[in-house]
Amino acid sequence: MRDEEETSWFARWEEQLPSPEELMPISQTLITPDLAIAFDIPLSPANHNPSLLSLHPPPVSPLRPPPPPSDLDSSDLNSPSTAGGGGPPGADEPARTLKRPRLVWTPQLHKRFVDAVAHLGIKNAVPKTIMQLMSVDGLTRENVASHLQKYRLYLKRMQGLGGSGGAGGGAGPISAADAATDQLFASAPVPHHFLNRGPVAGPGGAEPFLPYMPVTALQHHQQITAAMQQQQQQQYYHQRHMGHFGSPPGSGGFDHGFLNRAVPQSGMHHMVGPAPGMGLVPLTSPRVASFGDDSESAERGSSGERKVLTLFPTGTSN
DNA sequence: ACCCCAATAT
DNA sequence: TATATTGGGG
Repeated sequence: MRDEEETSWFARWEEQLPSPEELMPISQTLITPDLAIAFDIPLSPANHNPSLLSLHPPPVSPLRPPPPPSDLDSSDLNSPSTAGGGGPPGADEPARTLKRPRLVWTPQLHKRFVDAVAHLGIKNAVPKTIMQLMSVDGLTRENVASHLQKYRLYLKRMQGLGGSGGAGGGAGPISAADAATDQLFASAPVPHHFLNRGPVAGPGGAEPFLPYMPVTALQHHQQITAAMQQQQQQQYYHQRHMGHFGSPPGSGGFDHGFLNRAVPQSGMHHMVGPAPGMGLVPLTSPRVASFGDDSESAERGSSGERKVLTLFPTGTSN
């Protein structure tokens, strides 16, 4: 019985995968001409897809991306935290304690996140790995960890419910409370049996695909610089505490052991190499227009310029 | 070192 | 509100 269901979402899932062709241009059009200029990023005109760029970017706002070290303004801000040299082996570049803008999890970015988690399997879906798989330039482990934490809560919440969370896209208004609370999460399909305690230890197989493309090594470096401190490093995992079933005290604690990463699935699938990086662009005022959202921040304070990093909407509302 | 989660801060 | 940061524990 369950198989049918699984096959269902399964098929759907695969269908939704963007083809390499789809992904390719997107990764290139993440940077608008204006931004490219602002950051001195070489951008071939032939490459960008006008349709995706239809929305116009803020006219060269004085965006102050995190760390281009050799950039204007370098007077204030100087708290070399690790002064004195507590620095670990070989790396104590100066003040990179700058605060980067808050990351905005757009549906597209979230989708990527979910895909990564789904593909990894609950087992390996830990912040670092997810981050690596996502290959989003500028994304930090903390970003992912924070999001992951919230995502897990969301999943848990859904378990206790009928879970019609299919984000029916207008069909079934799921609990207003939930919907309102988790717009973002609802915007992407909840992958597999996250909601189900099924290890689904598919013998032999397990998960199919993986959307992000291989090939095409790096094309242009010098992305938006958001990350600088991110490096490629990896490959070693540890067995974490498994079988930790914590049932909430005093409140019908059911043992939904679903996300309890413990699924004894042996072996991992092939990991694809670095995907084409998605770009993060600093956004200063308008929100991503293209999604049903009307929330505003009403930031009329006195000194609240909210600078955020956001993934460019690729237009494909999935 | 990394992970997790709850609480709290912005 | 959404995300970031912190703190306690493994």
